[in-house]
This record gives sequence, C-alpha cells and structure tokens, in this order.
Amino acid sequence: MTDRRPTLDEVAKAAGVSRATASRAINGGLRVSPQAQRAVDTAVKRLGFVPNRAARALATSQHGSIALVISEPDELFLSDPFLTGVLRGVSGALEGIDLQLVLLIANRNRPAERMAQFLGGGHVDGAIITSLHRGDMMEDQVRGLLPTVFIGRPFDHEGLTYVDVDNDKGGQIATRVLIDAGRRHIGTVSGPSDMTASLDRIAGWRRALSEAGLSTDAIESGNFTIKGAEEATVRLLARFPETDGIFVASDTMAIGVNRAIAAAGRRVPQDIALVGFDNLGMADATTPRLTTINNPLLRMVESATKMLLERIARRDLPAEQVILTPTLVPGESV
Amino acid sequence: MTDRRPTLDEVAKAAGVSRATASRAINGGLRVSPQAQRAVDTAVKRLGFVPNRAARALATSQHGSIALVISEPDELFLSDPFLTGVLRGVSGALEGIDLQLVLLIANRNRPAERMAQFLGGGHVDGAIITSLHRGDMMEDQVRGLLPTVFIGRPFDHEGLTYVDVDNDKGGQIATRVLIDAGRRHIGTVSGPSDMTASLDRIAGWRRALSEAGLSTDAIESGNFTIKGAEEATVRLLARFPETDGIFVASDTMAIGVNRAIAAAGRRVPQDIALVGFDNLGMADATTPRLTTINNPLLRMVESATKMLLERIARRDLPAEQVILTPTLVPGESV
DNA sequence: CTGTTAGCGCATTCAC
DNA sequence: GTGAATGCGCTAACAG
Repeated sequence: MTDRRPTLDEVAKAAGVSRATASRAINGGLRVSPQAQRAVDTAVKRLGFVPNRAARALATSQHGSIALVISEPDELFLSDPFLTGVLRGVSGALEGIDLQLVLLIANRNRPAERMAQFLGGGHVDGAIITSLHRGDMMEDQVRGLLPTVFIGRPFDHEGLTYVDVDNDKGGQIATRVLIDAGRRHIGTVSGPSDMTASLDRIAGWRRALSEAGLSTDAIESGNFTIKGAEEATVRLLARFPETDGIFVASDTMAIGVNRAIAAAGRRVPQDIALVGFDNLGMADATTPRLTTINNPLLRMVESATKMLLERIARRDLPAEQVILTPTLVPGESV
Repeated sequence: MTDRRPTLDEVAKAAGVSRATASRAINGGLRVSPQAQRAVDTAVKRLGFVPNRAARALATSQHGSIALVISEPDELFLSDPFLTGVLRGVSGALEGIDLQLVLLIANRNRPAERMAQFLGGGHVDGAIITSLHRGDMMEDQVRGLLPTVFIGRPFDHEGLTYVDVDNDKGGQIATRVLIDAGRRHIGTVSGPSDMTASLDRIAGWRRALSEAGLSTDAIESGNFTIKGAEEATVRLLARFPETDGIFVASDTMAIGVNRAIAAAGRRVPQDIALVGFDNLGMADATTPRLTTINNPLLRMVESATKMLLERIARRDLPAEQVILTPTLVPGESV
C-alpha cells in the first residue's frame, strides 16, 4: 500500500539524463534528441512513472482540473435526465484531454456562495455551471475570477459566457403545434419560476397564444418534478375545465400530467393534447408517446466544454453566448 | 483575472509571525498562542487567503480528493435514478469535509483500465466505484493500491470492501408477493447479466419460485432500460403467454414492461401483476403505482463514503462488507 | 509556544 | 540539445 511511486529524478537517473531533459521528454519532447527521448520513454515505462499532479500544478500553477457546478437547492435534485446528460457530455468532451472533472453540488447545507468561494480559491482551471437558480449569486462570484461557462442562461448574464437552447422559441413551437391541431384552451405546466429556462418557455407559450388571440391565463408551476406536475395539472383542470391542450415544460413532468389527466377521466390526445420539452429519453416513457421539443443538450454541453477549454488557454477572450435552436419531435400526444 | 492570490508568507508577514506559526494557526491552531491565532485569523480574513491545495498536497502527500468511478460501458449510461442517488449521496456525505469529488466515467473510449491507471497514479486519496460490470478488471487494479469502497458487490470481491443491498433477498421478497397473490406463472425481466445486482435478483426470484414448486423458465433481460424492458416483455409474453406475474428488476424497466403489457391488450394487475425494484422515485411514475422493493441506496452511499474516509485515515483496516436489507413497498400493481 | 531549516516533485529559466 | 540551479506554496522536524 505504501510502495513509493517513482519520481522524475529516478526516471532521469535510469535514463542517464538530467531531470530537465527527462521533464522535456515527457512533456512533448521539444528540444530533445531522439536517443534521449527513447531512453526516457523506456525508463518511464519500466518504472511505471506517473507525473505527480500536485507537483506539476505547483510548478505550472495550472491544476489540470475543471469544476462542474450543479446548483440545486431543492431536495429534488433534478430527478431529470438533464443532469445525466450534462455529466455524460462534459465527461465525454474531456476524453483524451488530461483534465479531471471536479463535481460540486450546491444544496441547502452547502450553499452556492461556498461553492463560489471554492471556485475563486484557484483550485481549478475553470468551471462549468448549470442548473442555476435565481438568487444563487454565483454570477458575481465567478465574474472575472476564473474561466467559466454557464449551461443555461444565468439571470444576471451581463458579460458572462453561456450556452443555451432557445427556450422561448421552443415554447412557441410547442404551443403552435397545439394551436394548429385546433386546440383553443391551451394551458401550461411550467418549471420553477426561479430558473430562466422556465421563464423563457412560459414566454414562448404566451407569445404563441397571444398571436393567435387566445387566453394566457392557464398556467401552473410543476417545479420540473413528476409529482409537482401532477398536482399542477389537477389545479389547472380545476381552474380551467375547458382545457384541451397543455404545453408541459419538461417530458419528466408529462408523466405527472398524464396521470392527472387519466385520473380526471380524460384522454390524451382526444380530450387534451400534450406537448412536452426535452426529448432526453423520457418521452419514450409515456403512453401515448409524447410529442415534444428536442433540447440539444449534448451539443450544448459539448460546446460549453470546448468554449471553456479555449477560455482556459486564452484568458482574454470576450464573453460569448451560444444559443441552439430546438426542434419539434412528433409523437402521438397531439 | 490575474491578480495573484495571497500566500501563506504574506499572511505570516501581515500577522507578524513566522510562516510556520501561520500554518499551525490555519490548520487547527495546535500549539499556537491566542494572540498569534487572532493575528493570523484577521490577516487571513483581511487578505482573503485560501490555502493552495497543490502545495499542500505536495507537502503532505494527501490530495484532499476522492474519485467517484462510474463504470458504464454502454451508451445508455444509467438513465436510472441510481446514478443521481449515488452522486447526491456522496456529495452529501462529503459536506463539511474538505474533500473534492473527482468524477471518472468509464465508457467505450475511456475504458475501465485507464480509469484504474489513473486511480493507481496516486492523484486521489481514495475511490468509490460503482456500476461495475463483469470484465471491467477494476478489482485487481485497485486492490492494495489505494483505499477503495465499492457500491454494489464486485464480481471478484476477494479482499475488497463494498456495500450492497441484499439483492437476492429482494428478489425473493418480490417474487413471494406475487406467489402470495395467487400468481402461478411468474416471469422476470432482469438486468444485464454482467452485473452482480442482476444476477443476485434473478437468484432470489428463482429461489422463491423453486421453493413454491413453480417454474423458473420465464426470464428475459431488459438491460435496465425502458426500451430493453419493453422488448424483453414482448419476448417473454410470446414465449409464455400464460404469464400472470412479473418481477421487474428495476422500476425504470417497469415503465417499459407496462407499455408492452398494455400493447398486448392485458391489464396490470388484473391480468399480470408486477413487482419492481428500487423505489428511487420511478415507482411514482407508473400507473398504477408500482409495488416495489426499497433499495436503501442513500444509506448505502453514505456508508460507503464513511467507510472510505476511515480507510483513508487508517490504511491498515481489513476489508469489510456491509449488506443492507431491502423492504417491500406496497403499491397497486399486484 | 515559536522560528529556522528542509524538503514535497516538478517545470523552467539560463548558461553551456 | 543539455544540465545546474531556482522556485512554485506549503507542512513538518527540529532546536530553541
């Protein structure tokens, strides 16, 4: 358990070169003679040398790691495929790159401020922040402190770099599908009001309805959870019994909406048509298959990661925003 | 962006003490006079000093980080609440402890061996490994190399420390519920055969059936995914049309099972009774509410994290296994 | 209780 | 192309 790992010194000695040459050979091999390179390579292999990251970090003041911050104060903690998608995407984008992924999850006991303090502490080379809520105060804490890319537009996005899907447009597309299907009493089960994604989707829903001259009163928050959506739907149907279409702000919530509709003795899509949002696998889980809006999450995450890497390499890049376009995914719920 | 962070030297100078004293004051304050402590404290606060982790790691040869390894070769990557639960649990158990969580996700491009190599490289103080598949070869790579706790029994568990739920017993409980409800043709939609959790649950199912003198032929693998489960159920019902009960090895898969049953024109529970496994939120997503087996995942994860911390503190602890007991969660699917 | 002295392992000047 | 020297920021002996 305590067999000391070989150091660069030992490699150099074994290869019959100086530590400096060994170091160069290991880091790209610039200005190293072929034979020295070979000698070092074999020595490295023979001894099983692995550079000590701490020492390297100390010497270069680069840590070889980035933080992934998930700000989720609720107990619920995104029982959504969203999180999984982000993890998978970031991890995938980091393949082949020698960067560690440090995971920071903010919650009640570990508030966002303390996260931010850690980020500012200079322990990582950069950060990707997602699932941000209003009041997290994360924005100011990282602005100018370290390279950061947000996934999902932050509330206070002045001078910040982020990638997002056009949630407003997505809401519009979804709602228009319902309108085009002849529905005239279209409600929405929205996400929590402290996230920009929720607000933007609501805005799109509202805009499409207004343009069509329809009422925008039927809105209830489902908090991005199954149970929350079920309860929201119950309230919605109580307030607006004539509802014949619902834009559900996430596919996960559609499960709850479906249940409430069934409990009310109504059918999808005959009585009430449904359009969801995300298409991250959950749409397959509903019967009938949900019509939904594709959220290009994986592309967003990959962009975010690439942008972060650029920003780590060149710290003077101006803030940049990337907005991807959502698309309709037909199903059988309209 | 490049405003240098204060160093311990500067704190010491500001506090009018030596670097050593400043260091002691910051690390617990042992053998430090009250006034020196105060002086250092205020200096730290005033300068906004944050210890450099790399330097500290280099000096102490402790990295202040543990790895969470998720071994998921499939593209699917656990679209299951399981992963979320593990992340949340580990993150929660680390609260207040100054340990970073480094996330390692193995997949096709980044095979488990390379993970293991990293782990052996001495960049983290310990590791929690979960979602292990047969052939990952992770076991040998970490054995004796660094403190490690597995969540879910590894295949080759000789001398390894792990926590697990008693999957065999869970399978038995689930199957007995079906038997007690009068079902006599009980199949199972299982997980992938390269995970111990799958095999153990199958074993429990088989044992309960054998004891009751019932057939154990009706088994199909659903691979722990919704779609896989749907297809498995189609096959199962084709092979055994008389099936009147199914033990579904995960609640997530139950969604697919449900769909296949509905597509076959049969009803739950009247025609076919269902018992799932996990109770990690997904059971709420099915109609009727799924009868399932509680998987004490959060407790498992918390145990695993605590055990790891102990093992990091005392590297001579003998291997240890913790097996938690699953319990029945009544629903309306039986 | 305190300060002085050495490293931890590596990258990187700078002469050669 | 190579090696000797220096420092990254911190902790840990040691002597006082």
